[in-house]
Amino acid sequence: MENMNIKKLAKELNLSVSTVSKALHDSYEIKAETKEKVLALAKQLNYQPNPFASSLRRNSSKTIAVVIPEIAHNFFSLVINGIESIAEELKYHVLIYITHEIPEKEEQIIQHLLNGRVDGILISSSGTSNNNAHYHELVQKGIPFVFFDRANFEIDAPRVITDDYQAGFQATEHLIKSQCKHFAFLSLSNQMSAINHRKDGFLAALKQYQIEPSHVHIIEAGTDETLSFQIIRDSLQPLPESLGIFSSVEKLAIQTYHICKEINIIIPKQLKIISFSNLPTAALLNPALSTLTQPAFSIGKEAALLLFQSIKNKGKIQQMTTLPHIILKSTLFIRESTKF
Amino acid sequence: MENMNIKKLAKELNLSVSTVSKALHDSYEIKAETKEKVLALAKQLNYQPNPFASSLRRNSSKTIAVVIPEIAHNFFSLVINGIESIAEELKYHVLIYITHEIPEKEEQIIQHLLNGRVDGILISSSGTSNNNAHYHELVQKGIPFVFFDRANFEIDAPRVITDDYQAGFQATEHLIKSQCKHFAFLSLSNQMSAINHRKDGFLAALKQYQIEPSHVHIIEAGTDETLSFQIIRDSLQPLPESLGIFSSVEKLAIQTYHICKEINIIIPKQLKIISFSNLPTAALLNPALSTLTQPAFSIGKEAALLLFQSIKNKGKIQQMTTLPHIILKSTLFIRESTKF
DNA sequence: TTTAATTACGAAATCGTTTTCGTACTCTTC
DNA sequence: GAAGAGTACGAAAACGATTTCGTAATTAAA
Repeated sequence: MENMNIKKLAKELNLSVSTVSKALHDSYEIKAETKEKVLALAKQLNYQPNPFASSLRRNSSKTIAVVIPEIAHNFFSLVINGIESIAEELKYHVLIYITHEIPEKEEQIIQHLLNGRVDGILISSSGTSNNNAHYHELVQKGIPFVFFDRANFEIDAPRVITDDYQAGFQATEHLIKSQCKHFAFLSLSNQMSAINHRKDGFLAALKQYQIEPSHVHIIEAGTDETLSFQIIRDSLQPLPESLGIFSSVEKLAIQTYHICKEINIIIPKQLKIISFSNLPTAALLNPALSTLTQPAFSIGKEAALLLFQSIKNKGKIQQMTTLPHIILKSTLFIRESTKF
Repeated sequence: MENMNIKKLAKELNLSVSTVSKALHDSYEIKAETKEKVLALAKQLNYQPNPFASSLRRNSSKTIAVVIPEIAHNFFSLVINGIESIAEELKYHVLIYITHEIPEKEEQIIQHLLNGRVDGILISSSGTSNNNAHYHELVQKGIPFVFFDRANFEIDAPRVITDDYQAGFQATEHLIKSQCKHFAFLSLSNQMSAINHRKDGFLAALKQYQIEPSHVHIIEAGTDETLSFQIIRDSLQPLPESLGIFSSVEKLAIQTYHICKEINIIIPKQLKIISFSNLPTAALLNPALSTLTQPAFSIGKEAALLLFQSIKNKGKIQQMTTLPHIILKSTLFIRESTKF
């Protein structure tokens, strides 16, 4: 009696496997009385359908994949929470894949998912824009996918992003009004859509306020922890006068805090900083960190909703009832780290 | 030409499906020349085996499940990182399930996983000890599982935990030596193994130093955010003299910080606090938070290794080469929040 | 009363692999 | 040159569910 299956159920009930299967799926072909009997025995014997047999036959897995650069990151774990809230409701399973910010890793993962293991994919791209082959293969195979936060705009797929340009502009304007003279943009790389939009907003604000270009610094710290520490540290020595830093991601802001503590730079007196962040402790830092906070949970939710819609339509975007591009707003929290 | 499969490959090569299958698995039955041909065409036509057919036949899914109370939590996301590092290496897939600290939810998830969807499960229990039925069913069905951090000691399954008792003792001793007079233990509930061990360490230290029982407070804040805020706030008004708080989880310490800020309690002057935490910003808080930090990544790694060993042995614990119970050490970081 | 439609079920094909047996054929070995 | 061993492959039966297509039996319609 290792495992219950339809065949054994059928034998026990003196019915055929097809009848039992239909009864379990509440088919109109089966009369109520029979259905009840089947359901009762199924429950009694604790029958659970084999998911692989079912997936094989139906060609659907009730599973989605989430591909993210990293997971130990408030933003992404909140997004996953949002995704899970929808997936759970729809009784879908969620596979997690982490790229560790390595584009090749992402390609490899996507390649692997081409085999039909999942019904759809949610991606926050780690990819450089010069290789879209794996996305095209997804399109070609008809596997629905949705970008969130970091999208690839060359690919015609639904996406859920935030108003990065405007937020970047707003944050920079805030730094300008806080009397900063030099301005630095802290970035991971110049290959990520969200970050680049933030940078564009940053540059646009500086241009509008006619900040001298020599006072504008772009610091690409990269994704390697020790290396980025070094790069940030170097860029703060010597410290430009009235420096205002706009960090495009939380991690780099935290590193900056650590460095400032280490080399005795006083925030916000000698250096002001604002960062994109979902830190629950932003207000508790010394000093409290001004942030642009993305609605991470909602991003996950909306992205999942888009994906499930796309799955229902077999990936035909044009049939979707919602617009496939959703832009959510980030919120500016002004705290002490940018105090004048 | 929707999807490539073995049958089409076989036809193309004028071979039988069995030969192709064997060639793809590098069987000794097939001569090198044929293997090469098969491999070449498979690569050329981008053949990828259908995972469900394979899982159905082999009765193994190359997938594990991780069941955790919450994900937007530094500890758990670091653990997942550790798990992923091993799973990725072994080419296993990782399903994530979140219980939101609801025991019934955990039971429901485990029940669902009884159908063979996964080869093994990593669990950080949200369960109250009064219902172990679902764990027993796992045992009975022979599905390997490993507890991490929050284990159920009544179940004979491998586990990876930390030295919670000793750490609790150590933290409390530190509070005592920082001249606290009153002592509070901040807990989620009295149903979680790890937290209870911390409490036991806490109580043991107070007993050893002969602290008067009336100066010892146990605060069960629960898992509901707004409620726990209220409970903690109430317990700080009026503020006991020289209160030292030992928070068993990060979240409650952060809440305490927020409350102290709100009602103007100065840490560490009026209140000292130390907490279990994996906050990357612990040292940057105002004031810097003293912490007991668990080796979260290692916990994930070790738990995954145990699980995969157990999977290899078809769940027969007794055949495992490693001891099935691993206890890792937490690290004490003394910072300003407990300064005398 | 005959025909048509409906109801309730079963046989068998199918999804794509894996695996167990067979079995031709070649190669030793005495 | 006969027996045995090894080599290289194919046919077919699994795995467990779903689904298509029949078809007896009953009911309804003409």
